[in-house]
Amino acid sequence: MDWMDVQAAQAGAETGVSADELLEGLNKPQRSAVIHAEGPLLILAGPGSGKTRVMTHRIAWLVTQAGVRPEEILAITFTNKAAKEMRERVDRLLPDLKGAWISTFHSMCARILRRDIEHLAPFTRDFSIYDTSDRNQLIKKIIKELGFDPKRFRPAAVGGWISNEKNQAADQTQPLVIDDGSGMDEEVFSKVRDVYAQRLADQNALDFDDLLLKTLELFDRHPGVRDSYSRRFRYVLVDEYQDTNRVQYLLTSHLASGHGNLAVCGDPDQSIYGWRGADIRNILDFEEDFGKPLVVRLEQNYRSTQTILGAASALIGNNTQRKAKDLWSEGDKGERLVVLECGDENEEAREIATQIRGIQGRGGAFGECAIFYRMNFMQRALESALRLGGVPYQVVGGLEFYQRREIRDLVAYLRLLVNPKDDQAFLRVVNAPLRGVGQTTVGRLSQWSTDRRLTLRDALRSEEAIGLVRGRAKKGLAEFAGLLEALDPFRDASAGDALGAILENIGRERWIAEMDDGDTVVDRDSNVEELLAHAQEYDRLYPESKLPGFLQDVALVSDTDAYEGSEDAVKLMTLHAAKGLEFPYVFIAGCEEELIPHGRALEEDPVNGIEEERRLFYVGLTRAMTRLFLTHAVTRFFFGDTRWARPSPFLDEIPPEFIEGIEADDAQSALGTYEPEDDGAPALVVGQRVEHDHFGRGRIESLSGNGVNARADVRFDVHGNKQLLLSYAKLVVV
DNA sequence: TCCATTGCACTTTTT
DNA sequence: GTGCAATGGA
Repeated sequence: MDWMDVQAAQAGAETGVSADELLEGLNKPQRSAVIHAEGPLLILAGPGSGKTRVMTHRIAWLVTQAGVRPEEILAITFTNKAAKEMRERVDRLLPDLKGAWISTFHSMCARILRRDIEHLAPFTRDFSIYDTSDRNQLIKKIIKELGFDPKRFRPAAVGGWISNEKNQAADQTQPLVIDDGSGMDEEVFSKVRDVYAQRLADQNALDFDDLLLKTLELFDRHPGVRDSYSRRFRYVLVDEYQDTNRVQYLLTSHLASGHGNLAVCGDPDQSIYGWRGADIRNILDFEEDFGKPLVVRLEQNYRSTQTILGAASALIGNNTQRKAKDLWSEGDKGERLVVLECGDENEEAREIATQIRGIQGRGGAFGECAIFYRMNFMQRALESALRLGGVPYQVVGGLEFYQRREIRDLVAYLRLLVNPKDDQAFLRVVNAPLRGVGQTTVGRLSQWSTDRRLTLRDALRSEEAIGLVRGRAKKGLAEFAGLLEALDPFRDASAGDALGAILENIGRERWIAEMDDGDTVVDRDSNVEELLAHAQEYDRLYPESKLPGFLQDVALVSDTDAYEGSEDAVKLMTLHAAKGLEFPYVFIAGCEEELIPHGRALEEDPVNGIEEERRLFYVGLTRAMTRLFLTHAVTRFFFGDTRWARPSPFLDEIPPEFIEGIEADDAQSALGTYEPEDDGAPALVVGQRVEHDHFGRGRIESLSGNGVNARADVRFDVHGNKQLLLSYAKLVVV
């Protein structure tokens, strides 16, 4: 739920866990890692080798057997999901543990900066965290201000460049190489970068990269501060160490300086974040960097069948840049992998739905199945097929809750309340709800404030600036200023109270009503309720942290946290999001050239690209416990048109003895209870009764179009006739 | 003159 | 579904 301490409400630290209990069921190398006392420790852990178990047991061991106080422990993970998982599992071992930090790099840094950033003027503890879209918007504005064309210099591209460059700047071992073809681009980019940095400082805001970089700067420039953390955290653990980048490596070194009690674990074969600056050398060079660590190899796999393991090992064996490793398992041989060839993405999706229903029919649960894909857009076709097939599903990660407009608006109000200099938040809500304040007005205020190196909030307070605006817009600004004033007392309130005040003051109903123009079917109201509930829950858990803490939580938790493993629904996620998870039945959709390996990845880095993609595929394969289904389509609609797709070369790297090929049609007759038509149209027929989330029940009058263009004309009982695009509309057969 | 609404192109992977 | 630029309406 959140980045804070492992915290059980109960007081006291009576722990009844014995040494035997902590070691029970662990194999020899696992034990040696758990009980390792002082000095560096490197755990090389293959997939399914009980890595998290070792980490959590080690934490419990330190506390109960080695006399370490919980607050001396810092465990760093890479994703929120992993942090949450680790926290829950530690909590299960030691329900009364309190004071240890278990968080992601980003949360940890945010938390440190929340305390100590004032050493780095002009930043204050009320700083805002800008996410990628805040960043890109600001960059776009700067590009325009500098007189460049945002079409030629795409803000997202410039932002990516700046991010890369920031992360590399910390890397003394590597010369800065930024190759964009023409030297001119670089000049533009670095100009934008400098203004961007200036603007962030003016707005008291940090982007994701800055969270890490500023912390590093803090440690570099203020050794006293660094030492206070390093003294406090006498035992540092880092999970997924193969995914750390240079900055994270340096942060880790700082934290471990002085005591050297650094335990890292990871698997070079699962390094999939190279594009984000992750440097595999960090784990490969650990032995040199931290001097004579205990090296533990976890090679026994407890997760997958022999067949799945064999297929995955054969695949990854094709990578040249790796340390060879012998994974073995005492598990069953298991069934062979199924490779399914389908006509197009819709057939593929239906096929998967059919298979899942087959699994369910034979006693499996929906919650035991997962579908992975390389790119987010592939989610659509899968979702609609599952919906049509009556298969419950849940999307993990992706652009979910916190990206919704209503949520972003509310969060922006909160941000503005805490940090009045937050121009991005100001821009977001100055005209939400509509107050007649448009581009021109905002443009003028913006110009006025940047000319003076002030913020939009300053402009709003300045008579001179307001004087530039007339009529309705002026009235709107006055209204907005009044609103902000009315909210000001809630600055130090709890998150729930502040949100309540905002909702009341902006006129919740009207605000929500004007967001949609009738036909969009989004339940914004319940999203708002959910955010409120989340805030109240936060207040209950952390009564002392108030708004800044809540905002930090929201900024960093953003998506995958919605994941609830317990629900009986098929899980959909990208291959990246799948890391660290396991499922009895795994489907990987779109096993095609250009997709996996992704064409762009190969372009960017012909040498390492293919190997990283192979690792990504390897991560996907090794999530499966009992069955693995790999699907590919002959044609696929993406980037604007339908294209021919060839099977992924990775499929050929899996030895044939592990594979059972099935043509989609055979599979249907063998397992299917659900009969799709073969022209790509969904399994709907004229005259059928259907149900729609918003319009209720109705009858299909006619069907037209194919694939993503398939439409249905439905006569609804209450709402009358509607033309619905099937790839968007949520139609369920009644 | 300014603002709101409609048609258009776009989509690697994430904190 | 999103964010963007070009077009009418007050």
